[in-house]
Amino acid sequence: MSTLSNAPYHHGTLRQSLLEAALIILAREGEAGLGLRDLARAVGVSPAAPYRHFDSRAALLEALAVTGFQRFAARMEEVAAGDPEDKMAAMGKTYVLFALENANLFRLMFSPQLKRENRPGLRMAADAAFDTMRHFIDGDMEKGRIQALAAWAKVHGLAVLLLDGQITIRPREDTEALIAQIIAGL
Amino acid sequence: MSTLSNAPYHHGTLRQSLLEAALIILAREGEAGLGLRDLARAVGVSPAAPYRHFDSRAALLEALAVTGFQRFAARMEEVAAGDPEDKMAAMGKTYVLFALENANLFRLMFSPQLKRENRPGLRMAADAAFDTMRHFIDGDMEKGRIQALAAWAKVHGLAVLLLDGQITIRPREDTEALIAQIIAGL
DNA sequence: CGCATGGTGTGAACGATGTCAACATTGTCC
DNA sequence: GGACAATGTTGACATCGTTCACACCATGCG
Repeated sequence: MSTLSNAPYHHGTLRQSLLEAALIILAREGEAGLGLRDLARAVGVSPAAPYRHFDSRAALLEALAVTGFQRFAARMEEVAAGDPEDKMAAMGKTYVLFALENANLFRLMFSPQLKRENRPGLRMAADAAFDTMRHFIDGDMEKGRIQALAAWAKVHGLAVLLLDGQITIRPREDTEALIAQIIAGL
Repeated sequence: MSTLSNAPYHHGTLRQSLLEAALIILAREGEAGLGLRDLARAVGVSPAAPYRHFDSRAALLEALAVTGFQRFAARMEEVAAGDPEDKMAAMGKTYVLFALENANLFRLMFSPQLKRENRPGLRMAADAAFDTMRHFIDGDMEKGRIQALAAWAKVHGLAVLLLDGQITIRPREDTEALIAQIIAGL
């Protein structure tokens, strides 16, 4: 918008604007399509400007993944706080739907590239998100850690397989229905 | 090895050598660390030489992923042909162990970057690998497609979570034992 | 045998990218 | 008002994937 010549020298809210624009580009183009130069141009700023707010491209990606985990945790807590019939199934469904609705962001959250960098912020955000899940799971169902891990694995695997198109939905077969059926056994 | 000056102008088995070296680099450095120039140098050839055998870097990665799926399918068929106590559990365990032993290759097989390119060879290799699984599953256990998908999701999710270090093993708690316990319910 | 042909490797170059250093501009605080 | 730090710009560098013109060499055809 501020492509006009009357654009001020200082952007004012660059960091926030960068994150917002990056989330949009990420959702549309995927992580590989998110270049620092394109991002800078999208916000109307010079190619090197982002470096005042992010040490590197990886740091920018980390910030995105962190907000992803925060949004994820918020959704999960929302469900955990509510009172659905089968809370366990509701959480699983939310887990999978979040992955499908925020496909590229979800992939970024679990990106091996980022993991390899061992960024503490990402690890903390992920742990925080999963801790709320773990807390609820440990409290509600006392079948022990193994069952909890098994449920997590099932839900996460379903999310990933759907995301990658490995599991294809037959026409007229609702995605939510399939999820519900698979999640059924806790 | 052929860094000596007596290296012939033509390599002779470049394509095969490239794939072998690429698999080694991939296992050690991950997909991001697999550069065409490094790869060419590792094989003792000029940076542009690989392009005589692979249209692009993506094509090279596709070839790697395809061999990954082939190895995976071979391992699975081996188990399916054998006669273990609980064949279903044995296959699940093999699935997860393959992922852990070939971490970076496994990640490449399910890489969203490659999926985005819609390479037919990759899709065919993946379908072939999963078809053998599906065939066995459909035959052995008649609980229907939903149960089969649920089992697949659970095993795949466990593999991915272990791979990403989201599930951490307590000391002295054997990885295989944990896998066996989680797989237990089909 | 000689020689054209096509497959294979080389070398130099292009465009794009992440990143950095030097400089310009601005807001803030004594 | 003037120093100072924060923020944005400009230009450059190294590296990467990729391409193109050329060098080499095996093969088969006359």
